[in-house]
Amino acid sequence: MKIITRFAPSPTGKLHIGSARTALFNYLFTRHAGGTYLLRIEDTDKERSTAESEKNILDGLKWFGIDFDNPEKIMRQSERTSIYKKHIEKLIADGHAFISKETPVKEGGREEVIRFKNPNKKISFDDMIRGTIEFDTTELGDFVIAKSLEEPIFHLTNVVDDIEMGITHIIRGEDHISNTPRQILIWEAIGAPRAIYAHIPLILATDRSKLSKRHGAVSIVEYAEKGYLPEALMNYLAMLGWNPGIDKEVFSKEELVELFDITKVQKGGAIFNEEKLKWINKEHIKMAPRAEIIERIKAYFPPGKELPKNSELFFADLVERISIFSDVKELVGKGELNYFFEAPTYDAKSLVWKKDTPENSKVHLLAVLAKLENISESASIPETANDFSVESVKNAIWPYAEEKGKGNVLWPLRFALSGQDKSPDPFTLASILGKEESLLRIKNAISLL
RNA sequence: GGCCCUAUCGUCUAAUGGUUAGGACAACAGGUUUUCAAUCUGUUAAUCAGAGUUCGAUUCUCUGUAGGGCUACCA
Repeated sequence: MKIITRFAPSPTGKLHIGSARTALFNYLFTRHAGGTYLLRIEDTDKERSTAESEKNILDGLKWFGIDFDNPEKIMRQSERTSIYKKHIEKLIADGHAFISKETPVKEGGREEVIRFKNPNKKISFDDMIRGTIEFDTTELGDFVIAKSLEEPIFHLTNVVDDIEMGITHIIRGEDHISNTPRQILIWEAIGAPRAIYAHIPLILATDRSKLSKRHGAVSIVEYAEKGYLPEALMNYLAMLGWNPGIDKEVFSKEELVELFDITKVQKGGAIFNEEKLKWINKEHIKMAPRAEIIERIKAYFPPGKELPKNSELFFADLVERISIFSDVKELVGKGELNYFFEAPTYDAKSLVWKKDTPENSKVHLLAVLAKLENISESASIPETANDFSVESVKNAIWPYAEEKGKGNVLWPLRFALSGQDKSPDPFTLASILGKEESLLRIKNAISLL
């Protein structure tokens, strides 16, 4: 049997992280099985649907890395009114629905609506994740399926389209479980073979309530803006409620498609944990091509920053310090890495290592200065533009540092170069800054002592 | 309130009618040539409760408890 699935968002807001995961599970299930994946926009509610939301959802899906098999002909329910009308008329003719006289309870309520004639029976269906679920539909009453012939509502349009599109598997959020029996009733009244359902658990906030705006970032674009890699977010969202049963946790999109199994999806809701997302993002940063990562880092640089001399080494160090790309902004802006862009200022006291004296520190810096001056810019490795490499700087200083006490020598040097309590090691620092700038900073430090 | 769904370390989860209940994130401790970062190693930490079935239940059944969803002329 050819598998056909769909993702059917309603354009009433930005692409929510939970919707994105529903889209993802559908995607993984369908691509794994070699089926057809369709996109449908459920915009029957004219009051709440906006073109802006639809664009946000489409852009979000694209960024996320989910593609559909009907990109040129996305189905929009607002364009299918006549089709729904035909079905409603047929349901009425067959005695499955009727025009009902109403007493409006709220403002704007209708004098008459179209209700489904409930057969009041027991419905059961086999959910791919939860097993058999049973309902008695009696309590549903004769529910409304359309406000008028031209204004169908969700339950009707959803079922009609799923039937017309030949949907074989419906994968959606757990919040739709209660909607399922009444949709099955409509499905049976129209007289089509029923689809197979899978209701995936919800994503929860830290307090176990449904994740919503008041809990912070909930839309996909916010994660894009924060500088998450789409494949990392996909990896995390896939693992939230599902896992392949092996210890590995970091996967590419292709691996997820290969391994995905809807029947192994968790039944209970899962709390969204951004710490773990960050960790996964870092893992994906490690796997990605370095040049690509550097391009993304540069995009988060404040304008007008002049890179230090050995920028390659600088980026290598920076990559290790970030989990998400917006971290760059904090580190580079006016943050703790600012000394790479302008000479630091500091007082003499900070230059001295714990129990050492200013006098000694001055002696050490003088000695280090002499040794670094001796490193020829055109020494050893000819193909390296900057011979002031981590290795040569380290080799020049190391014996002296061992002799005089590592802290005594290395702390003043590191502080002279960075002006910070925390920084990369002094060899790396010197190499990144280059010979000229390094010597300048050391001389300045000496003058303070 | 009614109906429905769910329940393993703080979090995401693995496992089986019989295991020292495993892994990851986080936390903590230590190593890693001064500090930070990164990295490595280790430690702490869980089967919601009570009955029942069984030689044996985290696993199966029931009850309770807790959480979530639905209960629209929204989707």
